[in-house]
Amino acid sequence: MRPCACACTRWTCAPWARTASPRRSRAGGGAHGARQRCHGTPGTWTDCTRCARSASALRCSWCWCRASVRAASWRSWRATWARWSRASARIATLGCSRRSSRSGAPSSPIRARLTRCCARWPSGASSCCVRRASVRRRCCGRRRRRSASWSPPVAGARRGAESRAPPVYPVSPMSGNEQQQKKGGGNAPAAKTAITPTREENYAEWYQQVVRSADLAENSPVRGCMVIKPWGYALWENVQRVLDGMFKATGHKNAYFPLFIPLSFLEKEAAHVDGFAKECAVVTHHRLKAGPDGKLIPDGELDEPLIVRPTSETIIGATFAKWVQSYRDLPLLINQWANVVRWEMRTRLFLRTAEFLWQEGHTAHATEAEAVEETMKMLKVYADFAENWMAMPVFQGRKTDSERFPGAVDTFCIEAMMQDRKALQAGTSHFLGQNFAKASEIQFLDADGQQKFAWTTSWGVSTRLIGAMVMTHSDDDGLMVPPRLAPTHVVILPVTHKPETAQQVLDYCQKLAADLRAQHFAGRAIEVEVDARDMRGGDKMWQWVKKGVPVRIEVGPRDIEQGAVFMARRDRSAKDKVAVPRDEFVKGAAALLQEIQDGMFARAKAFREEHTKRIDTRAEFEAFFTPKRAGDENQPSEIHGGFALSHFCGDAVVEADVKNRLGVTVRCIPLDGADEPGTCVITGRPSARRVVWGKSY
RNA sequence: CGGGGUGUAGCUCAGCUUGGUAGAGCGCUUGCUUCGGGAGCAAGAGGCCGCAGGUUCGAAUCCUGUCACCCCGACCA
Repeated sequence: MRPCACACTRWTCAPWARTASPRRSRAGGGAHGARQRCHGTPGTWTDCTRCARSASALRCSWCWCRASVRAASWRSWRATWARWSRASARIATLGCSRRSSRSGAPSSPIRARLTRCCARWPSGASSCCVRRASVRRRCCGRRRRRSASWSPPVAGARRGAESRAPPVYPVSPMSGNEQQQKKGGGNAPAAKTAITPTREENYAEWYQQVVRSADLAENSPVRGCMVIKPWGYALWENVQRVLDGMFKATGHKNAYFPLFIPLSFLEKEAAHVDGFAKECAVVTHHRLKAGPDGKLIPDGELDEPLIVRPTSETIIGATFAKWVQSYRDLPLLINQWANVVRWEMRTRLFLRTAEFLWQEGHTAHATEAEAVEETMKMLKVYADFAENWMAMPVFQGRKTDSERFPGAVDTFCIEAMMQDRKALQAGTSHFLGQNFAKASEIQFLDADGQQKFAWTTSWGVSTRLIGAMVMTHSDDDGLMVPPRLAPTHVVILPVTHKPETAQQVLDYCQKLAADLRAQHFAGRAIEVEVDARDMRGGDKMWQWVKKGVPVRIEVGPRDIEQGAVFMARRDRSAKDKVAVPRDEFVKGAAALLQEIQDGMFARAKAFREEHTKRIDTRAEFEAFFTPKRAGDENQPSEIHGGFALSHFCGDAVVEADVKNRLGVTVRCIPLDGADEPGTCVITGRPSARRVVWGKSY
């Protein structure tokens, strides 16, 4: 027995009673807002709910609270608690509701609630049911609380009331990475994958995990910006190297323009303003000073604010205006490698970040035809790069009015299909007409003595390509890098756990690496890394699997004796290893890499073909994009059909309507599509050719 | 901008409803065993519990304020 913890030494009410906290007033039957005197006698101990129940059953009568009312309340609370405990025990066996619902097990009332809740974001149980049951609990809280049958009596009265309520969802044996991965104990996982969840289970989360496991990038302290890690940046460097060569080969020169653009420049082109004004970072000050509390505050306001470039048409236009005097100065073919900032609300590594790296080409031409030709030429360069280097099949096409670049006359793009069958725009090429030339006054004196406005183009690809690569090729064991862009083609893993042979194995590996480096693939020496880190072999191997290195070689004493290497290809199962004679492997390495490259392209293309369908009726079109989940007609499935090749009348209103209802847009009007008269799949109006419809990133 | 949440060890999170010694798993360090494969055992290091006030003998826990972040919607490809 020990002293009561209540405010026994005081005569007045406790402050919290006066504040009429909703929780208190509700729990106590509404009586606690009122001031009451304490009627107890000091030193006597009777029921009081303010005491520490866990420590003692004693209740203090010295408190002002009405013991009888609160005791009754406590009893009902105990009953509720018991119900929750039972519910909790049942939930423990369910695991993630998504799995539960898919498994087709008979539904309980609890499961029904969970399922309904999570299905609130159809595509996004992704954001809902990630990783842990406890995370799910949070998101499900709102809906769960509304289902009256098991609401806590004090629901909503406190911060996080639902998450602290007794039915704590234990971590499901299915939902935790570790549980499933480690030593598959009693619950025998179906197939162990290096990445959890798998693509099928949760595509969005799978993507994040692949990027993380491959050590490509991570989130930074700055919201919406990413840190690109060495492995990810090496990929980007390869993209840069190859593309830069292609640009140079088509006559372009690199230059660099300022990060900051005067606000007035952006205002020059009306459509451009509409497109970018809402996502610009603005610089208004140029120095800092110490504030009164010692913290730094901005000082020295700029006369004219500067924006951080979301794209450089305006400032490059202003520069071109100075550079271009005569038709002899044209064409002007410039490219810049740079970073840009678009203040995005929601971001995903590589796919959409506030700051990203890219390349933007800007050209000025004397005639319209020449500028159009340039636009198409660069589109072809992008398509070539995507297909032959990234092994990513793309549709080349023209954008509809609603998807056109702000300020452009015509926008062309390459569109690729990701493994969730959504479209990703991987590169764009714009014919800008004379819009920006007029805005920036890029004029020249033509051969006929007339002062004319130039015709301009712009085109770009960004670090988004890395995201495209990830989502095109990776599997449930992590990233798979196309060999022609791989920072490392071959990784050699020496088996050195026996000290007596370790040095011999290492020497052998170094010699093997040197021989491989003498071979060439895709215009450079084969890149080899000997990973001699002091780690366990399994961990080490899986790291490289997750990084997507095309070929892994294991070399141990036994291989040395036999003059062989033990080889595994990333495009096959991680366990699928074969012994190959050493010299044969070295000689055939380049061919092997090309074979892997070709195989990846073929696989990606087959996937796209499989999920691209010619559709001619409206009913089929809508069904294609809203497949029903088996067993529940009301729940849209997560994965839709893919790309639909259908006729479209070209009406922007119709397109907007389809976007609102189905989330589907015209990805592009393919260039290589043959003219084929038909009727619009939505309106039935005549149409000249088929377009590519799809859901997009 | 509207709505809903969360801040606890490097990471993922328990603990809070009912105030009383700061917890787990993974990761990290060391040792032994194991190892042609994502190891086992043992020991160890690591925490202004977001910040500031308040209540209390005592606050990670209750109250008030504040900051940051996340999710949904809106916006955007």
